[in-house]
Amino acid sequence: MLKEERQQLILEHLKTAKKINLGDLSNMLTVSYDSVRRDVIELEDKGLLKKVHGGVVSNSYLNILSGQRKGVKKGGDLEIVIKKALKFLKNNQIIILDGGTTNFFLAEQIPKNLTLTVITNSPPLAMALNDHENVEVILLGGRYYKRYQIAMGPEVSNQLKRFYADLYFMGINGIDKTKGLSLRNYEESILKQQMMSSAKSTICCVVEEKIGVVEAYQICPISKLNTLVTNLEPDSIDLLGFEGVEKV
Amino acid sequence: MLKEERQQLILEHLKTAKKINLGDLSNMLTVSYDSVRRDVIELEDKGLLKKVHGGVVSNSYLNILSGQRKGVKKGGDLEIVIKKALKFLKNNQIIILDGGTTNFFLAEQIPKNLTLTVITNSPPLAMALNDHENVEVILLGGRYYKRYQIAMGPEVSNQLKRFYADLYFMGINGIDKTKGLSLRNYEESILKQQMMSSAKSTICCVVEEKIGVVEAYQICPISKLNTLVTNLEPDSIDLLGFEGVEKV
DNA sequence: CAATATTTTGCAAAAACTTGCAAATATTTT
DNA sequence: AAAATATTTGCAAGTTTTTGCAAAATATTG
Repeated sequence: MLKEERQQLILEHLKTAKKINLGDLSNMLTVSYDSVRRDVIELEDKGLLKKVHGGVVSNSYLNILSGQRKGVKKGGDLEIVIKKALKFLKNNQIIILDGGTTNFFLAEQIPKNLTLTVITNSPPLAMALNDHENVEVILLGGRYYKRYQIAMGPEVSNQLKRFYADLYFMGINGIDKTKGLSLRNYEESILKQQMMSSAKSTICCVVEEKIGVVEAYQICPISKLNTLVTNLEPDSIDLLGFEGVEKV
Repeated sequence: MLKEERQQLILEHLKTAKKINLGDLSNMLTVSYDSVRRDVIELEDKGLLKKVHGGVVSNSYLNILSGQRKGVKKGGDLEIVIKKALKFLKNNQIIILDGGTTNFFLAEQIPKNLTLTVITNSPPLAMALNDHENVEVILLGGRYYKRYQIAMGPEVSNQLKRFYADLYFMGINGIDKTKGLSLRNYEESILKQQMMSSAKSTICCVVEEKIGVVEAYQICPISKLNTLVTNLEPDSIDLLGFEGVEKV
């Protein structure tokens, strides 16, 4: 195993585990305790992790790089949704991904050989695409809202006005057959309306817990949405009444 | 097997595997270890891969491991620099932080009780400020350059034109008394010149290894810089000849 | 405090790299 | 086509880097 390979593996595990024993690393990588120790020293020198007594922990830079790496639960609702959503991606598309959690995971799961342009107002999402060589990223700038980890404001809107993407993947807090798609934050609801206007087609990906949920600020009625992707079957009883939208 | 054939096979294999042992290549291509090594050297010279001890990796494999970053060592040069730099921060200032490593660590070390506005084109830096409640963050949007993890492009410049911050902390690759401040990337050097124009005062923070280093693209001569912060004493012999700049 | 675990240091062996050279192969010239 | 020339390949010897180990020193735990 190449040293670089080992170090990559260390970082990959640390992105998920946040903290690892040197002994466990030694077993995992099938090299001596000492070799692992040397690797770890080197990685610490590079600012990629922090060495502690008997082990290593993630540092802030790696935390930022790893994003929300608790990840998508195997076989869970979200994984089903993301798998369905990935099917809409085609080579050479231009897509808008806003700052929702689902979109972050979708971005991560973009096949490495897929050529895309991603427009986003989410720094973590942009960074999730660091290793996607074939994905061009356009970052929308504005005032950074730490709570949501997205940029918003008039500058974002101005940039969007000049775009007309193929697809917009809209993140929401809730979707209801009569109250439509909604959110808890006013400015963000306005921004998403603008994102809809800046794309030919709007897709909303939600897990079933969000169905029937209504929050304070409506983004749009169901009929304005082109495609609804959920973990449910399209003919599920819970999706009855969602008219004027393609269900997947 | 022709050399060209072999080299093509190496690249194809690397595309899939990302990393290969030289020994495995030797077996696979049924040529001596030495011939493989020569092939690999040639391919590296062409920039098509990266040679590492005992093997090769694809160029993108080392994105995170490539030694551009340095950790902040306790008592090390960088820590001294950052401590000095922090002294320039005052309540209610508006500062520009570009995407250098030093600025990332500086951002992290901003006291939690300090009220600031930070303008930045660096998503990781914006995210490093997630827990700083008193720091407002303005993210400059544009095309996201994954290699440098910054946004650049005309949109960034347009946004900057409308700003006039108190301070600009400029990240560089090298500083030399006659050749000034320089960088390895052309677009970035232009952007930093624009950032200088968008701030009342420009501060450059560097560790001593960067002193005397000259890279391809000059940002500005020393005299245009307001303040130089290094880990050295201001009257150090290594700082002789740096005229027209405040040394800290 | 003693026992245990971890870290540091120094070292030898193994692996990888570098260099120079001769033989083999490929290309060019006649 | 044969001869001359250039390039490539494989090898051996010497050098450097990496790895694993053991002993000593230090830190942690009960």
